[in-house]
Amino acid sequence: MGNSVSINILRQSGIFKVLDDNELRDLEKIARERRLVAGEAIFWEGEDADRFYIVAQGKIKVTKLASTGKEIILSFFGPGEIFGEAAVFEGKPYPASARSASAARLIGFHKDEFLDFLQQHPQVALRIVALLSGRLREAQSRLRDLAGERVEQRLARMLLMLSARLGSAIPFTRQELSEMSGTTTETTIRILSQWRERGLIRSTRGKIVILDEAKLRLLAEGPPQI
Amino acid sequence: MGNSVSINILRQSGIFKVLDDNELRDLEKIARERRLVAGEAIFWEGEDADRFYIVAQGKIKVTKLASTGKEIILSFFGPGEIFGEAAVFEGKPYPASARSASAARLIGFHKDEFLDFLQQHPQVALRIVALLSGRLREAQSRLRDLAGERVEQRLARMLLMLSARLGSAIPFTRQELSEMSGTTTETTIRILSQWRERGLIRSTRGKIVILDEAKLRLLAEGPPQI
DNA sequence: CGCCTATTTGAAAACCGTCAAAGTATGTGG
DNA sequence: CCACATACTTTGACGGTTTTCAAATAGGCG
Repeated sequence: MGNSVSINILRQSGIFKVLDDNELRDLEKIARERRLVAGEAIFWEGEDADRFYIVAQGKIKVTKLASTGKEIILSFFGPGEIFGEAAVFEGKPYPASARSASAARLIGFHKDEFLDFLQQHPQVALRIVALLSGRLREAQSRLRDLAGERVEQRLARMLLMLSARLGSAIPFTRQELSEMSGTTTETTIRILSQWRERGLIRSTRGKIVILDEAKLRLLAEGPPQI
Repeated sequence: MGNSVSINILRQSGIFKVLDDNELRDLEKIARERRLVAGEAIFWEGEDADRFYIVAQGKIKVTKLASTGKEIILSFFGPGEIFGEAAVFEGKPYPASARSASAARLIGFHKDEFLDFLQQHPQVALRIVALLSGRLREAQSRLRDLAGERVEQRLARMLLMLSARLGSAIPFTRQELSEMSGTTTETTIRILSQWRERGLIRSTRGKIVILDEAKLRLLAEGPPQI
């Protein structure tokens, strides 16, 4: 089942960087591969959290539903990134739903098996602590944005954050951007259209390219001072 | 310096429950006590994170500033609770500012000393993983609320969350509630006044008591269906 | 080519923030 | 113990940002 591929993905995943080849082979023994077509459910909010995953290929979307029926995107994950781990380590149900946003390949770890592994490799626990700390930092930054910034600033910050992670070509639709930024598709379109007219961005269906990062950064810092 | 007091606080702090008395005494050796009057700064956003704290007495407010100058309250911490730890474990500057909301007593741990301790007590690392996972869950729940719910729903959810943690008497001003919920003082007052007229809450200066939790829970789930 | 989804635009209204002013508890110092 | 300062609470009016609803256009995939 493509062992060598798995090991390479595990190696680049951040929390397993501290493991040597022997330890990685141990880890691989408890890894299970899973292939998904686009739009397939991985887990649902409220479901018992017995597994977490590392993305080997593709894009995964993690969402929560608001009482209005609005779907909020909490995060996207790409190759090498981990998701579902917090629920597993807290021993509570998944707090959000996950599904593939494209065809994808995942590496899954079962809770009990992984906790055993963790007992024998305490240095991995410290890497997980750092990972979760980073996630928390990002969540708090977004909380600040959602609670204190206007829509235009939120969108500018979201694009800048995405381009820092993914490069200047940002592979998201306006609907996805709006669900990440806590606004509506229409408002997102109106603002991005304006930015395109001003030469800040270029865009095709489902993809946005930042042309003038400096101006976008100014916008992100506050309303344009007349 | 009040050793026995410190040990009792450490014991009730969640992440140190797994330690026996000997280990707690080792931990106490690297603990430093700090006393604060109300409104004193503990650390500032952007400052190098070399310490984290456990609250022994009092109430601590952790905030972030929006570009508009609006102050957003990320969280409040009371006795037994830990704060500042994520930045320390990630090795990055504090992502938010902390100050006392009342007279307070803190127990501080220095980064390097604590990391040494952690090396020798790996089971604590797992407790920290669980703690951070819980924080992340809460942050994501609030992200959903801020991104997808209206102000009235957000306030209802905030009150319910606070009362679940603190009991039905909620010791916060309307300004604090608004800064936690991503709205303004005036809007918070208007909504709480309406709730008071309808008998959902009772309130004195700086304190709110939930009278009808069931109705509040209904409100939190969506706009009142006419 | 046709279907599905993404993008676009417009108009109206709702929600909420902003600004201004006044009233009311709390505690401090004289 | 009272007066005063301070911070919290309250109310009203207004306006702006953003959502909502509706309908049309356009791009990509089978």
